[in-house]
Amino acid sequence: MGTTIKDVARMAGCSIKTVSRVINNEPHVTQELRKKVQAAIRALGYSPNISARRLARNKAYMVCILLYPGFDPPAAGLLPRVLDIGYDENYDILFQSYFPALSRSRNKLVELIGGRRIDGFVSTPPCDADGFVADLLTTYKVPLVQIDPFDRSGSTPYVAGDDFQGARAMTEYLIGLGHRRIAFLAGARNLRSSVERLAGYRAALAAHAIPVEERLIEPSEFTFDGGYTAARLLLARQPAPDAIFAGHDTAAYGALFAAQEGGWQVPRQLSVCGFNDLTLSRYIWPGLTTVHQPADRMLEQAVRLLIDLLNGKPLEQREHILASRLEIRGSTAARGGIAAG
Amino acid sequence: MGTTIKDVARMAGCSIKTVSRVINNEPHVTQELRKKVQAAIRALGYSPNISARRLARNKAYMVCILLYPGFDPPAAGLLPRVLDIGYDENYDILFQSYFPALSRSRNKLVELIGGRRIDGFVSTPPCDADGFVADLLTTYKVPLVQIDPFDRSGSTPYVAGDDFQGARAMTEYLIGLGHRRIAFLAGARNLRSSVERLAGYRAALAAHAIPVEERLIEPSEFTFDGGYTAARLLLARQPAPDAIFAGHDTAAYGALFAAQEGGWQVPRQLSVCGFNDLTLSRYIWPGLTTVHQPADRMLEQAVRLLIDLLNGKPLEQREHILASRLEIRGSTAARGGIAAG
DNA sequence: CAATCTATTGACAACGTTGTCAATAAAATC
DNA sequence: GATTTTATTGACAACGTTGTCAATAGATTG
Repeated sequence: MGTTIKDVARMAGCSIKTVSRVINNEPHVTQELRKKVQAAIRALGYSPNISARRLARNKAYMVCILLYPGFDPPAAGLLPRVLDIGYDENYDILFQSYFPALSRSRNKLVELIGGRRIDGFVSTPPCDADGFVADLLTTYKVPLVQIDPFDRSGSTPYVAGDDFQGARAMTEYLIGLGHRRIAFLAGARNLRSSVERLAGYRAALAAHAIPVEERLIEPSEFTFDGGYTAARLLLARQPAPDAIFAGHDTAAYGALFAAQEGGWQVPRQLSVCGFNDLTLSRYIWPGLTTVHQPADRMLEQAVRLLIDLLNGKPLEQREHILASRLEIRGSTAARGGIAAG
Repeated sequence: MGTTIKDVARMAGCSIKTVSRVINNEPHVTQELRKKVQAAIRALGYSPNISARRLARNKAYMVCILLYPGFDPPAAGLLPRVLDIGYDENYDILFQSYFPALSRSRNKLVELIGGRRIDGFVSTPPCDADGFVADLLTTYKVPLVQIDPFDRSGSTPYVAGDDFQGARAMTEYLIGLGHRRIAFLAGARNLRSSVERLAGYRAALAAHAIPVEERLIEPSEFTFDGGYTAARLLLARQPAPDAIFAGHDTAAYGALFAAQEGGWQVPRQLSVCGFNDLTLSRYIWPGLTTVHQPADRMLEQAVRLLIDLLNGKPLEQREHILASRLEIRGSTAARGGIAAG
């Protein structure tokens, strides 16, 4: 440890520049000398000092992923894959909490950019609901890739899921099961995905000429408690809904809990479904029917896109929409069992 | 952007060294000059280049947390708190997948150390089941804090939960409910916590003079599938157990699923409980009775310990054992309802 | 065989900080 | 008032890489 390029040069009997060439696979070194240098590197257990390289190259080789402070724990299951990409591409990946409109968050961001500590950013929703990050990074000319941005105008590349189609497909699936009184748990209005999902729900009902009953659309946060509270409210009213479609799995967990606690048989008396297909959704009983959203692949692709950009590869397309698909499990069933209720 | 200490010095009309003194809150600068420099810093939006500082100080200000590749997604809920510590102490926190005995993992580790890229490490189980990391870091004199290490000898500081007492208390709670045929889902033998929990289970039975029935101890992995398979096996045998104590919540989810799928009424006919209190355990229905293990605080404390060490603070004690407590929810109940089965 | 071109190699500056130490100015002591 | 001490300031080297460019050796051409 503490061995530098000088030690290697001394041992191999050449200049430091030649060693540098070998390290970076540059041409203009004879096979013979190259071998000798490589042997010296191995013998000394040398690896280049990253800080020095970063300074000399004026590049941090570091990418930052902005996360909303209370971000969904299960969503972190995607970490390992992202880390692997970083490993392969020789970038370090830094996670950072970011809460919009918090001066602490903003200062940190400015510090990271100004200190040339980060080459590029990935923002996850709803971190940049107000567009501050996108604006700041644009003026500083620091690359950014957004995940599911609220505002899709502008020129920032982004990755998103197909929320509208997913919600529409799920609603049609429920209609196909015979359900007519389908409640919808909508999320925050500053979440693009939330807005899109609600639109998909409405579109499906409209396509089947089922009038939208506004009382069945319950504004709730995409959290367990939000789903729980909203479901209790909905189930207490007469007539009760046939099905509850939560805009997010976490809210669906809350709804499921409330239903089972209230003695409802799921899915015999009530169908429940969600959106996102979090890891957990397969584990609870009955398994949650949901729209599978490839969250891991979204983050993965965002990081890959960013790194390609940093490596000088030109951007081929600005929008990257990943398809979603229905994941049918045990929490939904055909209407009819309901006669018993 | 691109502004350096030189620009600030020029604007403030002083040397770069003086600016450096102001940045680092060093003495020997008059109030007057200090103000002038600070004004220049603000005016230029300057923040010091981190790579240069790291090189000059020969310190990376970077800490690495080694994670087992398939680590439990919910466990990542602790991320935000850890990130905040890093922020406050001005260290970057880097996550790295580490799979023992994989040359790729080992090489990366050597690279991180040799390149002086990381000042210190935190290892989470079962990354270092074979002790390779601890040995390597010891020879390189790179600080390490372990979480729940398998081998507690040696001199490496570590943080762990009180697995033995936790499992013992849970078992005694079940005994208190009247259960006698208590099955235990044991985990991998290279996990310290797994071994300790089994020992706690045995100790509780022994204390109440209940003979340990080896057929009730089912070796299973601490995963959903492991718990599912083991529970199906146990429930198919005659006589069936009164209760299933899974050594980990994830396995408990599997057991719960298997039981409910098989038509068992939980907790009327069968009590199920787990260990760890993952975020999910509150969300499933019935809520999972479990041993609360402060996983977030464990990681938090490990990181804090490491940073203190790196800041030159002497280590006060090598062992940090955090207490656990029972978290009673709906998945366990007194025996007696069982008469119906 | 001289002249040109090409491939290899290394000396040295640069990157933007911090650390060392000497120079100066101001204050305190005799 | 001369001398010592103390506080302030800056010139310059160092950290370990990479980039520029000139020097050399070898191959190719006329």
